[in-house]
Amino acid sequence: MMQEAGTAEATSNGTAKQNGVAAEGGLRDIRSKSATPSSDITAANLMTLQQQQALQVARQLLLKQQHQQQQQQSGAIKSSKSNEKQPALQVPVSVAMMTPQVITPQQMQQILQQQVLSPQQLQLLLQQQQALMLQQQQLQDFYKKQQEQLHLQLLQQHHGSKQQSKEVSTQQLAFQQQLLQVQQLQQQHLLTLQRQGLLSIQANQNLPLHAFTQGVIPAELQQLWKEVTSTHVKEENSASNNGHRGLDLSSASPVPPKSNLLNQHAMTNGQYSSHALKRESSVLDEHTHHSHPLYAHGVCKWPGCEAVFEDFQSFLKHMNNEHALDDRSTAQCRVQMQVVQQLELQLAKDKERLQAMMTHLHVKSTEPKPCPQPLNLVSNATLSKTAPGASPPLSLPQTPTTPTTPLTPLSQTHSVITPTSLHSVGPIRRRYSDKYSMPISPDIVQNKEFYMNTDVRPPFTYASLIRQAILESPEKQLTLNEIYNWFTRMFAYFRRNAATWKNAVRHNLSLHKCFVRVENVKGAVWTVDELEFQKRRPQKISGSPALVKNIQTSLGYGPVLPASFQASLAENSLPLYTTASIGSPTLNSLANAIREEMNGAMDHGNSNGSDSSPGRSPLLAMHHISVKEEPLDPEEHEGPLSLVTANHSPDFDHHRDYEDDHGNEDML
DNA sequence: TTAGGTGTAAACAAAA
DNA sequence: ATTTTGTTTACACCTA
Repeated sequence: MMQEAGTAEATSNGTAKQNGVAAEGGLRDIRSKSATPSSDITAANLMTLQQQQALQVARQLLLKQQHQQQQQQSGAIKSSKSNEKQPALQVPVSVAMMTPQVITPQQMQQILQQQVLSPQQLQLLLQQQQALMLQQQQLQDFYKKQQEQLHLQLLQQHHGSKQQSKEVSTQQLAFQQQLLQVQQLQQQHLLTLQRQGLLSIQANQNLPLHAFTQGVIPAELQQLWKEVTSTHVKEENSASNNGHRGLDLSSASPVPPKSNLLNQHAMTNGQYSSHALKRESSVLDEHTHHSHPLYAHGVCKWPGCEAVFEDFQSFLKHMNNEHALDDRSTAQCRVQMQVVQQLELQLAKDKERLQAMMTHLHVKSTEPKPCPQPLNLVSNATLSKTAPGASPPLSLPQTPTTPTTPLTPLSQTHSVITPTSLHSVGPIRRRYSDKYSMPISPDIVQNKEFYMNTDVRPPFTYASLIRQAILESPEKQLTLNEIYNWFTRMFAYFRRNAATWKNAVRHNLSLHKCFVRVENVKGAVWTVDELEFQKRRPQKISGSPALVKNIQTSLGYGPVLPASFQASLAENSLPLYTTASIGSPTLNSLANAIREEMNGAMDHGNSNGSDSSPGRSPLLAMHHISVKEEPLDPEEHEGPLSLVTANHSPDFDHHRDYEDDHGNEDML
């Protein structure tokens, strides 16, 4: 069966390395270029260029960070590993240049393996960048059109009234103004990213725009803007429905309903982005407190007004005088609203497009079922033997334990940082010492697609994976072969070196008491003894004290979230966000989660068994289904019950559609 | 430093 | 006879 290839591979590898670590490195194949140089440069598409820039930026960041990490930990790194990394280092940039719009799984993997960013984080980052780029592009296109129009008009009526040409040019300038605004927005966005430590590069993508906006004389602009808006308002007023609320910018409906679709289709991305928005807005709010959104660098940011002020007071005065509540201001606000709506629409569209792209590239992206039904969780949690700390229904998987640890740089694991959601899994499967208690954290759920399509080693222990596989099955029991199939189906990584990991699986099954072999009618099947599983030595946040410290600081919005924190956050926050669609995830809840995480991490005292921790591993909050009639496995029954937990981790359910390998499987 | 968890490799045996 | 399934042992790493 599909073992041959794997065996051979393993063998060859085995000779080359002497220990697991090295072996793993060897497994990774760095397929660097699958680049399709033929990135279609459609006519006048600056977008491509901009996207390239965005991608490049992201990659540069990755490379940079990776480099730093390498330096920092070079001592701990095995030479073999670091050597392997070389190729990876060189690839990204060149590839980026070639296929800016298409991120192949391989590229993705490479990037991920550099562990700076998690799949989602990367996606999000790119997505955001792209969205911004698109915004720019859109405006630029618009601007071009205006220019063309202007030329046409000028040609047609070169002796027309001054009035007309002036109007045209004013429009043009107005757009320039808008470009400026978008640019600012973009800068803000970049700033935000930078704050989060996600982007350490210069926001030079903006440069092109500057060219456009340069040379506009503020005073003139202001004047022109006024005229333009006055004319615009007339036309747009009719189209604008909520005109009467002109002053209420917030009324601008953020995203068309369509976005729901988008979210459903791509829960992950959608969610993240919404978080992103949230986060950004919060940042904005922050600013608002300190200064004023319309006041930056001593300049009035009111559309068309670039008045300069020495101090905030005079600015305020100016606001009251020049931009008071009058027809003109109202009209300008409306225009601005239109602009915003337009951009949002475009953004939504592009998000959708991006999602489609991602979906396409990932072959089968299952639409994640939007929301985990809390119901199951609740009931499960209560029943669960882990009951004590049973997790609150909504916070599914909070696993206090740290599953992810980002620290290990090298390993192939990826990490995730979603800028927006902060969630990141930066894990690295450092020796997988991660989570015990938590089987497969939400991380896997969130990154399911990623793991399924990318040859990256999942940051989970074999035991956790095996458990997950078993628990996912309808009967909560699987034959060895079914477990194998689950592995290959769920993780691209396990589609190779079968001999190695299969051996490991068997080894784990035999070794851990938590896996109970049960003789079935059809043969033997394996079940999970949850109690035993939970008994394993609890582990808190893994990582140095320094990490913990970092976590604390990051709570205060430190510049950069330490990986470990992000990792743990991922565990906690993800679930929260996941449920967002149902409930309302709030920053508070996130904060709480963080706090919990920290508490858990800091006081080892209460760690008693993995269960005491508050958020245990409810994800899989197990609900223990009554054991099937006959006691499975009479012998070693220490526990009261050989529980077959039936956690229905909803998230994991959709895998059923993967029939890829022999399907004799449980087909749930 | 030690103990335990984990991954990998490998030897063996029993069952299919 | 070969393959699959299980069990064990050994060893290297890592973390608490």
